[in-house]
Amino acid sequence: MVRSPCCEKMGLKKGPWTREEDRILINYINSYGHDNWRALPRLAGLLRCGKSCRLRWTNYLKPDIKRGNFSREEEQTIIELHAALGNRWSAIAAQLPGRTDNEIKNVWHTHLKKRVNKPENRCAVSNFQQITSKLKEEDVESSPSSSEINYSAHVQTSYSQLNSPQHSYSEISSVITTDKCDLQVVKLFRETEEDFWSDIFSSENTAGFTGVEQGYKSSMYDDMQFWFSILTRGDELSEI
DNA sequence: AAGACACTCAACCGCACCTGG
DNA sequence: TCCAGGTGCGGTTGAGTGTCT
Repeated sequence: MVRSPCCEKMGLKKGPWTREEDRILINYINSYGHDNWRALPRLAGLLRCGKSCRLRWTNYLKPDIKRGNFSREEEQTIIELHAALGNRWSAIAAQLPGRTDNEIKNVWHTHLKKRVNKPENRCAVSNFQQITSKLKEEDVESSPSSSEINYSAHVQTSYSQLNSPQHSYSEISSVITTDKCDLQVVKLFRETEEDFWSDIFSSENTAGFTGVEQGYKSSMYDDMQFWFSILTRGDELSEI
């Protein structure tokens, strides 16, 4: 059996909604609700199919929809929930009041997926549950291992590079981020992140930077904080 | 200035699930 | 239990806009 289309295609409008159509839809739903999406456009006097009306309402016109850019916290929640739930956008949207599944899906495909797929970050995300479970098993108070000592050398190098603005952002970034997946590095992040990185990125230490380099510095510091919070929240995620 | 290319996001499509008769 | 209609969900598209060369 062939399912009949959700609406009669002939004569129905497609494409972007006009202000007038929005106004009609809002007025109708405010007055009568939306018990039957299929019948709604006919009753409201709209040349749209019910599906189109529902989508327009749920993704754009509903009064509790939150517009504007996603906050760091929202992006972080999406990444964590996506790691746990996969492409279940509606389930993810349920955890973000005022955000729609469509909007979250768009943000994922346009921003977050790229960020997660950066080599260093992909590694961090794919391994962070494994890493945090290892952290539970190991004694964080143990004496410095050879990799920690190596990492300290990286830190020294990055510190000096940050004080030498002639080095490119990519050079600095690679030094700081390439070992982020290493278990010992995660430990050190946990122990030193806030004060240490705040110090490294302080205006004193980057006073010689150009405007562009200041921009890089700012976004890099944001990323550092962001991924640190992802890594340190692995325990919470593993309980989802 | 203009054409090419990349990015964003609203909207559409089709499938799967739910529900009532 | 089956079937048809209604709805929700996730994948995809394409117009509009921004950026680069």
